[in-house]
Order: sequence, then structure tokens, then C-alpha cells
Amino acid sequence: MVTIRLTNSKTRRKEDFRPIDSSNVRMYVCGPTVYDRAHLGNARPVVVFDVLNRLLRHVYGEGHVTYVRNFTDVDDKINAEALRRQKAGVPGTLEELIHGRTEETIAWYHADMDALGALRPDHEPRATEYIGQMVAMTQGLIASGHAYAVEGHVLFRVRSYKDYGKLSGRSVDDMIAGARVEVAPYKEDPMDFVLWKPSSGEEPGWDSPWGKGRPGWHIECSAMSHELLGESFDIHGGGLDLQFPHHENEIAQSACAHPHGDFAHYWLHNEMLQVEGKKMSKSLGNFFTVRDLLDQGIPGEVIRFVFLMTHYRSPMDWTAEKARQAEATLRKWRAATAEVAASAPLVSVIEALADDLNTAGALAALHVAAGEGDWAGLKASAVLLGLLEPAMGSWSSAPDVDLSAQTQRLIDLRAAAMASKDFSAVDALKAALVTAGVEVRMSKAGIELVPGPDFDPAKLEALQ
RNA sequence: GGCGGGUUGGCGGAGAGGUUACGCAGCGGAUUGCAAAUCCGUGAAGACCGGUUCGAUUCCGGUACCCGCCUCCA
Repeated sequence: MVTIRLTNSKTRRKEDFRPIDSSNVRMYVCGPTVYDRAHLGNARPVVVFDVLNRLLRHVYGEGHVTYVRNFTDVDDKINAEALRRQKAGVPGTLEELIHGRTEETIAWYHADMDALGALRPDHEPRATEYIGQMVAMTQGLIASGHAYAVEGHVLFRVRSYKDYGKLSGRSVDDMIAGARVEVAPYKEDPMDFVLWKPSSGEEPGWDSPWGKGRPGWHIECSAMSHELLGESFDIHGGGLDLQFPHHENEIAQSACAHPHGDFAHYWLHNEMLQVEGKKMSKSLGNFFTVRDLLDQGIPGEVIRFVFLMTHYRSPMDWTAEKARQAEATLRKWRAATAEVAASAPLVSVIEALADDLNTAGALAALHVAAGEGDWAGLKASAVLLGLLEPAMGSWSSAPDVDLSAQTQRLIDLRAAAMASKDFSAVDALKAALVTAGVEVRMSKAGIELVPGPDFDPAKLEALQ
């Protein structure tokens, strides 16, 4: 069996991956807060961990992997949007409006991530469906002295967990020195974080031993991963930005609530996304969603390919030039493999992926296979990477147009030109065809006209 | 201020202590009436300064610059 090696944020080293139970490899990835369309940065962890999910299934077997990715549907941004709708006169209770907003966003998310070729996880739990577990976990943490209730809040006592800060490499004292934490008079320690907070009438809330309220952000992942994957599981993933404080707090809560488990064995963090060399942000005006790109006609498969060009632990720069290259490569490969039956994935590709998800190396191996004409191997390997899937390829198929009249005309003109040595008429027609996005292939054997990516039927019409 | 990461040829982007990454672009050739497409070939790198070593772009230290998180935009 192939040994997968992964860089574990917990140890800061590349380690051999040894699952707790190879008949049920368990992975939890932090999913989106569902208040709006997923932006391009949201899509990176989705693709990264989709590749890992596919690799694990390839190595351990389709039925031997459990992949969980949550939806955070309790959040102040969602509340704000629901409240805005209510004030705008949309009928329904606040809870109903919140639910409507999250359902709508989840449907968008599914559609957009499906377009990127990401397989749906085995479980996609929603925070609102696990409030009971969160309350129970919070109660347990209070009982064991790791949390305290005060003024309707429940706070986690950071000093009660000796390894707090280990994942992100900081000590509690370091963090306080940096001191950009919310100062609240009821906190025992400035670093203590919220497990439960009170809700006003304009916020969604659930009954609890501490009054009507809602959970803090971090507790949901601890509760849901425990419920679905157990006290100890194999892999926990997410964006690097989540390492602190989100994952640090998850570890503290879970370790203290379940002292006999050891939570996640391997922590994986993908680096951030940039756009044309800069951080994507609304203020820089380079902020866009996955749907924006799809609507511009950039296929999801092309977006996926661009993501795979960069190793997941390096910052990835989204550029138009990369999209252009990715599209050209995919067109070539799709054309070459259209009629080919996939064989088995290439060893070179599996080895690259097994080496800490080296997707760039895997793509290079695909290029090598293309150079050798091993299209069957290329196809099988590409499918493992979530590329060249038949269902994703409609964008690359040539427009169904009849160019036989133009072809014949060009043949006639060329035949005449061969005799007269005056090629001006041939060149004129050829130039017009090229302008219309038609590729002109002339050889001794004949002439072939192929509609290309920029094919424009209107310009062709003008030639008639 | 604290913590972490990065700096590879024109561009993108990997691995490996010594032997070709790979792709795009470029250049040369084949092919073509000329092109396109295709095929063949090819030049080009490792921020800077030290150290370890027979040998470092690859290991160690320092400098410069860039980036991320600590501010619920992943």
C-alpha cells in the first residue's frame, strides 16, 4: 500500500500518515459560514481537501473514508442579513428568515463547488442541528472546571489547558503581550474565549442553562466532529487563517471535554489565496466569487486546474494568465483523451500526491505522460485529480457547426491559386475565418476547419 | 510588538546534497504556397553574506525584502 506523507501542523513536520483505523479513515474540514456566495479564497481548501479525500479513497478504498465538512449557520453576519430582510418587509420570523438565507447560501455553495469538481463530503452537518451537543459539551467543561458561566456568557478558561497555544506556536503570555483581544470585564483572563453568549430579541437563540443564547464560534466544530467522528480521528483541515484562534480553541475544548481522546492526529492547513499578486479584498477591488468567474465563462475545471498548479502550503496567486494556460492544456488533453478508455492512474502521479499532496508535481507527471502519448494513463490519473471528468467537459467540446461549405470554397480557391500562383483570395478567406475564431489547417492531404475557443458564428455568417 | 511562512531561469512552478523537473513564452528545424496546428531540438535559475562538505540552489547561521495570522473578509 502507498504510504501517504502529510505535513502535520501539530509537529511542523512531514510525517507518514498512519490512520487509527484503516477501514474507516476519518477527516474533518472546517466549512463555510453560509451568509453569502463563496469567494475564490473559500474554494481553495475545498479543492485541496477534495484531492486528499480522493487520494484517501484511492488508497484505502471507496467505502473506508469518512469525510465531514460543516456548514456554520449560526453567525452574526447571517443574523444581520436576516434582520435587514425583516426590516425591508420580508414576511416571516427572524428564525425563518435566517433559515431561508442559510438554505439559499448552501444551495449556491453546492452548485459552485460542484462546478469545481469537488465531491460532496459524506456528512455536511449544520451547526444549528447540533446545539444540544454544544450545550452538553459546554456543561461538561463547566463541571470539570475548564469553563465558567458569568453574566449569561460561558467562557473557556484558557489557563486550565496547559497545551494551549501549541498548535500555533504561541504561549498565552505571548498572546497577551500582543494584546488584541476583546477586553471584557467578566473575563478571568483576557484570552478566555466564548463558548456561549446571550442573545437579544433580534438575535437567534436557544434555551440553555445560562438563559436564551447561542454558541460561540469554535464549539460547533468540537461538538460536530465528536458526534460524527469520535473522540479521536485522523485528519483535521482548514485554511491557515483558522489555525489561530479557531483550531487552537477547538483543540482546547475537545481535549478538555474528552480527556481520553486525542482529537485530531494530523492537522493540515492550506495557505491563502492572492489575486494578481495581492491579497483579495473588497477594499482593493479585486474581490470576486467563484460564481463571478463561472459567469465570465471560466469553466470550473479550469479554476480547479489553476488551484492544483500550486502546492497547497504555498500562497496561490490567481492570475488571468494562469487561467489561460490551464484552459489551453485542458483543451489539448481533453481532445486527445476523448476517445480513450482510462487505464490505471500513473504511479508517478500517485507518488506525487502521496508526497504531501504535491499536485503541481502530479500535473508535471501528467505532462510527461502526454509527451509519451500515454493518454490512457493520463486520463485515469487526471480523473483521480478530479480533472477530465466527462461531466465537467462540456465547455471544451467544439461548437456543432457545419463548415463544409467554407471548407469546399477554400479547397476550390486554393486549387485555383496553385495554378495561378496568386494566393490573395485564399489568404483573404483564411484571414476572415481566423477572425471568426476558426482554426484553419491546410496540408497536402486537404483542408480542415475547426471551430476554436473564440469561435464567433456571427462573424462566420458575414462571410456568406 | 508576538508567532509563522516565503525569496528558483522571461513568466508560472516542483523535487533532490552531486546526474534533464515540468508547463507557458522565446529561439532553431521539419512540415506548409504562406501560415496555423503538430513533431523534433535548444539556450536560460536558485535574493545577499558567511559556515558545514570533496561538492549546496538543496543542510546550518545571519542580512535584506515580501507575505500571512494575532482584527469572526478562508
